[in-house]
Amino acid sequence: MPEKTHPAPLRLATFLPFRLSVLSNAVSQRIAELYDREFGLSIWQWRVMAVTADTPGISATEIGQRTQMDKVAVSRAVAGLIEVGYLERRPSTDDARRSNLVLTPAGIGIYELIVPLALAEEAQLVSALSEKEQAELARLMGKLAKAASPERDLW
Amino acid sequence: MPEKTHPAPLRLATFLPFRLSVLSNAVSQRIAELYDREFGLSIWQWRVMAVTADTPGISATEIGQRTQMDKVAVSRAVAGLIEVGYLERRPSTDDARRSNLVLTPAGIGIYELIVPLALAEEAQLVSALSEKEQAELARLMGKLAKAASPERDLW
DNA sequence: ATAAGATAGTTTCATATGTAACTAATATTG
DNA sequence: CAATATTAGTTACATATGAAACTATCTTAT
Repeated sequence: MPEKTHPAPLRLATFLPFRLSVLSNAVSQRIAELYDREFGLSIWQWRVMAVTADTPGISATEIGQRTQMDKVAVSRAVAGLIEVGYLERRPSTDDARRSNLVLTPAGIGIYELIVPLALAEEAQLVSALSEKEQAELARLMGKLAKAASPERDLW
Repeated sequence: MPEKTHPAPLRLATFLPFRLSVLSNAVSQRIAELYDREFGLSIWQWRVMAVTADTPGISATEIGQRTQMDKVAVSRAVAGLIEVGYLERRPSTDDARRSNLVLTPAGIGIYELIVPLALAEEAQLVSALSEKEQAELARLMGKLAKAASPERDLW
């Protein structure tokens, strides 16, 4: 009499999508708390500030591409940042539908306060890994990203 | 005259919390779509099923610990699964507050359909990596998890 | 030049999610 | 053996989020 066949086991704790999700949430939560507690910013607002600092005059659509946020999320984050005076909307001369977004001086000030804190958080996080391991992790994540989303580049 | 000092640069695309979040979302979305499209299950419901299959008679609180879901999310997922007949609540004899949760035969059937599909998704995802790389990734993620959340074990 | 389509961005609406308040039961303390 | 604190789980409420509809502008094709 043949053995009863067992289905392949699935333990959540070793299932990559689960592990990734839990790890990402733990990391995001730590860092989101920092932005919110110290500066009243959501993680989305922070992302918008980061790419706008990097590329002044960027459009909302471009922000969406660079941050992987959808256009509604970008719209809301931008509105919030303008509300608190960290971002300014300049009408584009050549296309009246888009605007060129720039940080205000206040926005730049906040941005420059946040950057070292964010980098310090990251540094503390990866301090458990050697330089070599950090590079390896980045490389493996890149491969995974390509496998998970071959259509568009994730970053 | 001293040079103007530049703040440390922060490029979102190389910032680990951002990369982790984007990667995790891409992976989760693929797999959530599978559960939902084929079986009408949310990712939370799937997680509850997975740990309940693994540990029949588990309590809601334990499910929360094992899945990193908060108790409200567990409560809702459990309610939904009972609603569709995949899960059954058995009152605990020794503590009237808790119930022992078990998959119904229908729930087990669905679970056994999903497992190979989920594992196949995972396999496809990690197929871009060698065995060695997969093990290394798991190891590095483990270290990171400990650094991100030293208080409690993430998995 | 004009109609049909595409694009940038916002608003609306329905659903998901988290926090806090709540109920019921158990555990602890004096 | 009360009185109080803790725990398991649910409910209510307020906010976040995403999909689809919408407005305004620009592009393309005739």
